[in-house]
Amino acid sequence: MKPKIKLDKIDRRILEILQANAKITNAQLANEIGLSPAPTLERVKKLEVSGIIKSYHAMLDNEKVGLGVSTFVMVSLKGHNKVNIEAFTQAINEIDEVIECHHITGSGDFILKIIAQDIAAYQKLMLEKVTNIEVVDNMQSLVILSTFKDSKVMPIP
Amino acid sequence: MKPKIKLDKIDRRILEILQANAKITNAQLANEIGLSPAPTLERVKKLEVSGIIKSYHAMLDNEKVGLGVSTFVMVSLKGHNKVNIEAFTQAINEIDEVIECHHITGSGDFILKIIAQDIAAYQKLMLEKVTNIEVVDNMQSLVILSTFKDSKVMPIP
DNA sequence: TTATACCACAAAATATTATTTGGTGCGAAG
DNA sequence: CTTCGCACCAAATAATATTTTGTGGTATAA
Repeated sequence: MKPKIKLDKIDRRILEILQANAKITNAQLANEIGLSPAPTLERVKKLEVSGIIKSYHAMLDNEKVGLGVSTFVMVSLKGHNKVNIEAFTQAINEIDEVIECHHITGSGDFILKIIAQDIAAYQKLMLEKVTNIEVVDNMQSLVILSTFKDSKVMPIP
Repeated sequence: MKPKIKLDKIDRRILEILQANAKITNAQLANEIGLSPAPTLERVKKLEVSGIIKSYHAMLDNEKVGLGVSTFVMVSLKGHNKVNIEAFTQAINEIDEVIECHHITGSGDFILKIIAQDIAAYQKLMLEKVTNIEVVDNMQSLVILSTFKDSKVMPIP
């Protein structure tokens, strides 16, 4: 039962704009896409209700809020079984500093993205919370030195 | 010349809320933090002007817009020198499907996040655009099978 | 072809929300 | 002790979202 959502060119344009700038007013948005405010708003609401637009978020400057260290961590579990995976994801969910957790193909099982104040805080976090999750076999940290691209706009086909 | 921005408990609460839900009205936000609308708005504006809040973005449901495949790609360059890095990042910047590009420590030099419609489109993208960037030595793709956590809320210290 | 139901849209009225204004109290510096 | 400046509140105003109403175009079925 897929509702078969079809997006026309205008919808895609709306999505593009709102991904880049969610704070645009409806009037401005209407102007950019060449419609009047009423149908523009209708379209946006439709996109929200259908779940195509999931949510809206403020993005912060990590440095300025005192979060200077970001890392990716490759994690291998002791076994690939369902029980271990559930134990791991549950443990991960309780750690605020882990902002992403993806199950991936390849030699590692999971990749995490972790945010911390500095290297010291990162080390402490890893030692105290992450490393000693029971089902973890081994881990490899990749510290981000600099970020060249971090786009919030998906390439809508 | 660092303006030394200090955040009190209320500011941090505001940031937390706006990261989770940027569409909250100022009145609601004021209510949640226990202030009246006027000073609440003042604080938000201050956070925006100071650059602590960088931007606001709509987040889409990738599946529903027809983007079923997400991957991480580990990339090694032929040399670590500045020229190669610039050549690489510039090439990457032109590819919309590459939504993140980070320079990292460790054996690989870069980690990318790439979004595509499906495996076929992903393969095509890699073959035609990514693989033949001159300075790339080798790459390893990690396909995301499922995502267990993808938080937009940073743990503000 | 013609009738009919349905969208998508624009314009204007209304409701909601943001923003400004003026005034008060409190803490820090002189 | 006084004064300055800041953070705050309440209320007025301005901007914006949202609803309502009516129209034209288009696909569908007789």
